[in-house]
Amino acid sequence: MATIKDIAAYCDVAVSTVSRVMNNHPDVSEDTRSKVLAAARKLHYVPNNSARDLAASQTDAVGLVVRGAENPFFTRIIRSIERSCADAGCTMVLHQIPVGADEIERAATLVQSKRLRGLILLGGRYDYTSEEVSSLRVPYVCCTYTNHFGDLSRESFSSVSINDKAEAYRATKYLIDHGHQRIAVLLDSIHDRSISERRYKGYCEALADANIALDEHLVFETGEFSMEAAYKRCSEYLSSKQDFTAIFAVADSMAIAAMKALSDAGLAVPHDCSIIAIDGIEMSLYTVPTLTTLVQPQSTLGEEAVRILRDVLSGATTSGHIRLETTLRAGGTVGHAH
Amino acid sequence: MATIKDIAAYCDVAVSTVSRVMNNHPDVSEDTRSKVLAAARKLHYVPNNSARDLAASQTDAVGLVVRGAENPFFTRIIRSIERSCADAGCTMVLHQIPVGADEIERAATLVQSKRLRGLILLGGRYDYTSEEVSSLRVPYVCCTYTNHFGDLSRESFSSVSINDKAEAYRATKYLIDHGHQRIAVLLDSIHDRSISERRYKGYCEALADANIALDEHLVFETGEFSMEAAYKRCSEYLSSKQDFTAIFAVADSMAIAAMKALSDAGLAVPHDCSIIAIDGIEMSLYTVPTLTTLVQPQSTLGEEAVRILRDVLSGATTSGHIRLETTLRAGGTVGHAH
DNA sequence: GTGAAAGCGCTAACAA
DNA sequence: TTGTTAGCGCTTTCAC
Repeated sequence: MATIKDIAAYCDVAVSTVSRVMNNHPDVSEDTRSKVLAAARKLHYVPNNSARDLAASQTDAVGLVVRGAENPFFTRIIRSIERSCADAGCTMVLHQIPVGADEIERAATLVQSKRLRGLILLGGRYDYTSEEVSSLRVPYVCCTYTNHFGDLSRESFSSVSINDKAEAYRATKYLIDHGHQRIAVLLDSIHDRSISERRYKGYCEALADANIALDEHLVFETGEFSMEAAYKRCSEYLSSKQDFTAIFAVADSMAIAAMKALSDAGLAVPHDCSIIAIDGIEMSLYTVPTLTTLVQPQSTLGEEAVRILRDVLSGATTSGHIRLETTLRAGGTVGHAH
Repeated sequence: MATIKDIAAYCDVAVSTVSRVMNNHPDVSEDTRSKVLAAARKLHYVPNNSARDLAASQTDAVGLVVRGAENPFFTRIIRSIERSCADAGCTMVLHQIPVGADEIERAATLVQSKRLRGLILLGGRYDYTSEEVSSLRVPYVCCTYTNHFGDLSRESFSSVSINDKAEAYRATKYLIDHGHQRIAVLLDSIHDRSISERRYKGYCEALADANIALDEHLVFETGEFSMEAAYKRCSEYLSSKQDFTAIFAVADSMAIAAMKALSDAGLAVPHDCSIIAIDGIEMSLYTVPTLTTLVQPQSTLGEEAVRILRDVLSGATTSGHIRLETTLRAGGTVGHAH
């Protein structure tokens, strides 16, 4: 395996010169530059990342910490982040952590051991405190969420997200506009200090604005973000009664599980029950009927996260916040109440 | 940032002693060991991977090259590989490549620049030649496939897979046993030198063994491995006629797309058409009716791939091949022909 | 514009 | 059982 030393010897120059050429430093004569480049190609030189990182005391790597990678909504985002990183020439280190783990703690360790330059967090909490994130010591971007319940200053972190409350409001309103009054909401927990809590807020406000009283019995908390839990929760409720005409699910995956529960209970969508969700995962195009949902710009979410992180790392900015919008895709799961 | 030097100074021992402790080397007295460990914790020591890799002149990283990461079947496998790597204390470098790209070429470059110790390949071709893989220069494991159409010797590579032909035979036979004679097959291409070609073979043999003539019109080639293509292909066919009573899809995702196409054409599953597939992705539990499929042990596939790679890297073996079996999950998509 | 040399933090002989 | 020391391959001052 050829090293810069080999090339230096081969070209009869100093290793520092080779290093300069490899890093596109300005002051190298055109002559030596091309000579070195030719030798590098000839000797099949490939830089050793470890050595480079050690000397520069930082890597070219950014970390992607994903909590709850089982969520199908993340697949496309992860793919787009990986692709954007590759295009930008930096290594992406994927680290998946269990739903119960503390992503900040894990991320901090990862940053140190892998000498990461920056982080992208997927599926994190909405309530970071400035104290806890101080352990990170590198720039980070919250992807698909922001610091709604925390105390971070806008300048101290970055985020790419949608307006959870507003979008949930929109979804609920869509059902109300279709004549629904008894609308159930399917979510993880109304006190999760995270996505469910925010979207629940939007649901509540939409009901309030339409003068519909909130009925706690129609708040289906699953306790975790899985299809299995969503299916179970719906089934339990349906086995006793069905006194709602529509469901707003905070995620496509949950909606799909709910549709299955409805079907198993002998109910037809949308005839007996309408359903709407937020996400727009690929699979939601293939449910029968097609799921009506607010589609998040998944690829863009990932691309923007990488873009912001790079801008911050290059010193162009100190932080960045982007709020994207969803697109309503009217499928066949919402009908008029009767 | 604390280094072993800091710890050495703090404990008044040599750096090599600290290094020994950190690497669990045997001959260190219990006294010094605990003293060093305590200091490490106290000073928040985290080893610097770059330095470690450089000194050891190899990294702790293995690469995972995924071709066609959009395939939902891969999600759980990727997750399990990542988890197994983390548990084993090695870094996993994920690299996704487009369906059209050459995974061996990409992998070879990745190995050199990142100094990878080994590779796991997901979604690769079945026809590697010994010449092309020689560029890899590190041990690799083919995950979910093997070298059926290539010329590799068993000792020169590793694999974790199912018996594609046999499982396809089993799926087709299951339909035949339910009285079906006009059975369509949904796949990428019968000449893809890969998964589709192997499974097609199993389909053909099952038909032959049952004395059912192969009807080329019932071979639905999509040309690519996507839900969209599968949906389109089925829809096209159905718009002209429906002269089959069952479909064998080579993948769950394709089957789900086919079910949508059937539904859109006004056909009921399984009444008008039965359907069976191979994979067992989570989503297939939530289709209506539940998809009947041969479930692959996805987590095990990933775990075994990592285990084999580690065995090879540690020198315990030179290669390993594991063939796993699927489990039939009878859902509601297969009925008796009438 | 180029070279010499001092590390980056760690591992692994080799001594003691 | 422990310490000393020489690198691993590269970047980066600082001279020239």
